[in-house]
Amino acid sequence: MARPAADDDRASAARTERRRQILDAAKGVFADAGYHGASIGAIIDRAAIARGTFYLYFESKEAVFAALLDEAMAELRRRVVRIDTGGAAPSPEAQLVESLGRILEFIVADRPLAVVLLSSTWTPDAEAAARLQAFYDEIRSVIALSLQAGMALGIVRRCDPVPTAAALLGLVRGLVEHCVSHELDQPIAHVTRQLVDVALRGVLRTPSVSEGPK
Amino acid sequence: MARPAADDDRASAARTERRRQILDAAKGVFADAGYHGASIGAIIDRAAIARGTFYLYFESKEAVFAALLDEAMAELRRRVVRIDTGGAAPSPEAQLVESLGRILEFIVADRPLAVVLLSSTWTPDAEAAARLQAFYDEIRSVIALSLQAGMALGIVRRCDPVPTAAALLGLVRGLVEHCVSHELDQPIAHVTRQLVDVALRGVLRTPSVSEGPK
Amino acid sequence: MARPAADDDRASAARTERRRQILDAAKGVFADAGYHGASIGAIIDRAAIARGTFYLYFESKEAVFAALLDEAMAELRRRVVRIDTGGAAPSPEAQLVESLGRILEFIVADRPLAVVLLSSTWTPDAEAAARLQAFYDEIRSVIALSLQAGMALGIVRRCDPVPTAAALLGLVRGLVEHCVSHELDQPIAHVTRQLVDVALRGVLRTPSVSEGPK
Amino acid sequence: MARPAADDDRASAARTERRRQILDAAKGVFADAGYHGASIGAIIDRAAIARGTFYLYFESKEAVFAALLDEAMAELRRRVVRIDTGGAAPSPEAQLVESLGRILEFIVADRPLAVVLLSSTWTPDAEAAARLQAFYDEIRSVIALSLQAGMALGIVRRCDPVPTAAALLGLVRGLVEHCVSHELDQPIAHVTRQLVDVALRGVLRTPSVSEGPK
DNA sequence: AATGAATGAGGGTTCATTCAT
DNA sequence: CATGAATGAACCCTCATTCAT
Repeated sequence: MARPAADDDRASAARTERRRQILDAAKGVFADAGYHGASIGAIIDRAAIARGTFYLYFESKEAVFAALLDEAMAELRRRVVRIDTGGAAPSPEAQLVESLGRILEFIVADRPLAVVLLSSTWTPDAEAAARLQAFYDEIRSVIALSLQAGMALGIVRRCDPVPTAAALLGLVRGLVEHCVSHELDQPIAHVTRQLVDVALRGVLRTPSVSEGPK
Repeated sequence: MARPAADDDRASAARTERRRQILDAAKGVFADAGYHGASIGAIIDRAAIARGTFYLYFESKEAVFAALLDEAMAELRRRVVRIDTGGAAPSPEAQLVESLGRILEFIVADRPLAVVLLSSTWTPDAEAAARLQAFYDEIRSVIALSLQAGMALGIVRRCDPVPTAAALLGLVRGLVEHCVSHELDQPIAHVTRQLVDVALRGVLRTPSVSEGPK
Repeated sequence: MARPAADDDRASAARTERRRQILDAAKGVFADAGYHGASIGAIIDRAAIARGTFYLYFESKEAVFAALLDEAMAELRRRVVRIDTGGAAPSPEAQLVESLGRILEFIVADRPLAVVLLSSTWTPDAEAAARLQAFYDEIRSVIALSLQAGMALGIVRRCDPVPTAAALLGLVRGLVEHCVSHELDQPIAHVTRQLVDVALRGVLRTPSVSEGPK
Repeated sequence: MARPAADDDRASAARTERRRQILDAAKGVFADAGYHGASIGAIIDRAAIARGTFYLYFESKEAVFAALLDEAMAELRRRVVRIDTGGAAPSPEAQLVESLGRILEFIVADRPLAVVLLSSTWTPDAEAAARLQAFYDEIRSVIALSLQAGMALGIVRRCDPVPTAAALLGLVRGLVEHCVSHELDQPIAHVTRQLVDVALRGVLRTPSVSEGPK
């Protein structure tokens, strides 16, 4: 109240930092143990804070988890870019490769986060699960829209965009899982290349010509 | 001693049935709540049995979970068939479509089971996670080998089989997840078709010529 | 009712045998695990009978335990004999040595029983504990009376018979414990000799003469 | 950080006091019910604390029990003194009487503790039983060594020190049991006197001459 | 008489959350 | 703000006992 603004700022900065510290600790613990397996005890140990302090920054265990997801989704959204089909832009495929590369890099660089993102779709804490579901739905719908746009432009072959989008999302997640669980000996760029190749061209050598309407 | 064999059979049948009853209840609970979130209390409530009865049939919570996985994996293995490339066999693609169709059908028909299979890769319960990991590893390696065989036969284009296999597995799981979480309004056959199309041919319309130096 | 006596006898004999079988199993289990640690499960496993059968022969866990103690106490009572101070009898000391020898032999030969007898004074199952307490009280009082008789006869030095009896009983139990817990490498006779020596003469070399009234 | 040392002290003192409170409650419960029969529920009821609080102070049921034993053994060790045979010291017998008196006093003053010490040699809880066994073994071996020293000095008659030590320890325990289970109407000093008399001189009046061939 | 599946109370332990300091 | 002792509901599991066959 009677406090100068500078103090407020400093206090606020300290507060933000503390929050970070807790979020990071929580991320690690959730990655190691899953939502239910994670315990506040483990989180505060890792964050080296007192039990009560945790509750000064987060309302509950679920709240940290939600905050963690929100953060990750924000970052991912930042990295998902719509493909620019304007004439001057690089080829759509090149854009896709680059965009996916950025995303994979981000995820793979933060292993705990990747684990959280991969694991928790089905952890059922109403709130948290719904949040993650929504996130993935959002991504799926972006993909589906892109597919439709591509079809309209004649770049993408005719397909049912909804299940196809689901498949493509799974494809990415499959690769993330691969990168995260096996010590990644190959450069991300290589993996991304494989990913895009499958997504765009599939695995067949001779593109079958009989694509006729089913 | 003085008991006729028929009694033994009947008793054994009853036992098997009880086991089923518990397994089904457990499957539902695991699907609803995840491994950690699942409680024996919930399982026995759903199975309408007493606490102790549960432990007559399973040693522990982990044991039911393992049994559940084993069952599912056995069933899945039964449905995964290697593609027959012999001359008289149906076209490899047709076989693939059919095999995948069988698998998806099985999984989608048993929503709780699907949830369990999708959710628990990352649950850190040593035994259980390892089991499921091993199962998926097995599948990935089957896929990778198939890809290599396909390359040798000139059917499959050149690619790095390991990450590609990971991507393809993810693709399937992505579709399963889609089918399971959204009320499935399309016939399985349609979804399978989309899946195989993406896997084999990707989403591009005109097979791009610029397959650039790898 | 309409059954001939011979059948009854045969049945009864079988019944007694079954009872024995259970008692023996129970003795072993109680010795291994203590009263509370012993489980009906362990007993019926050892006796190789069905769960329900146990309850056909004993009302409860406590009941077997009580039966076990009763048996042991009966046998011990049989072996405790009053020292005969009649002229024609062997020297009292010789009688004592022999009597104690008999008792130690019996106990040490049945290790589980010894363990039960040694352990359970303080296991508090009202009934059982009281029973054992009463048993030991009985022994103590036999000893105390013997001491008084000995004092009257001038054989035993003046002492307070009650605590002295308690001490002597402890002395015997101490040796039993020793024999039971350490693999007994010495003949019972030797141990008995040591026991009687201490009890009768103590450990001092020169019997102090200053025994004067305290 | 901003907390004065006095606070730490106060907190630590409070902690110690709570611990005491739990230990005392536990001691009572163990005495009443034995190790297996004791329940955490009973302990926390008696200590008037919440379930979780117990586990803030002790890792497990076994841990409280161990702490209890350690405490008792430490106190007992403190009261057991080696007999000083130096010229200026009081007579060995007087020292023995005094030392034993101190021990009995301590034990008898804390009935629950006595019960715990007496009861649990045979409770099969690995850790706890082993601990107590080791404690008694230690005492037995001190006694045995004392006997040997006494023999060397010509104070103690020839005997086998190991079983004799076991007998003497039993003798003390027998008396402790007596004091604890019967309302002690006699002064400790009297009882101690009886104990030492038996131990040193046995119960015979005329030191028998017929120490027959061993 | 014998069986063993079923029961459910109760045991030990964990952990999210609160609150006085 | 920060602390950590205290709480008690909830969890997994065991086991004495019953009862239909």
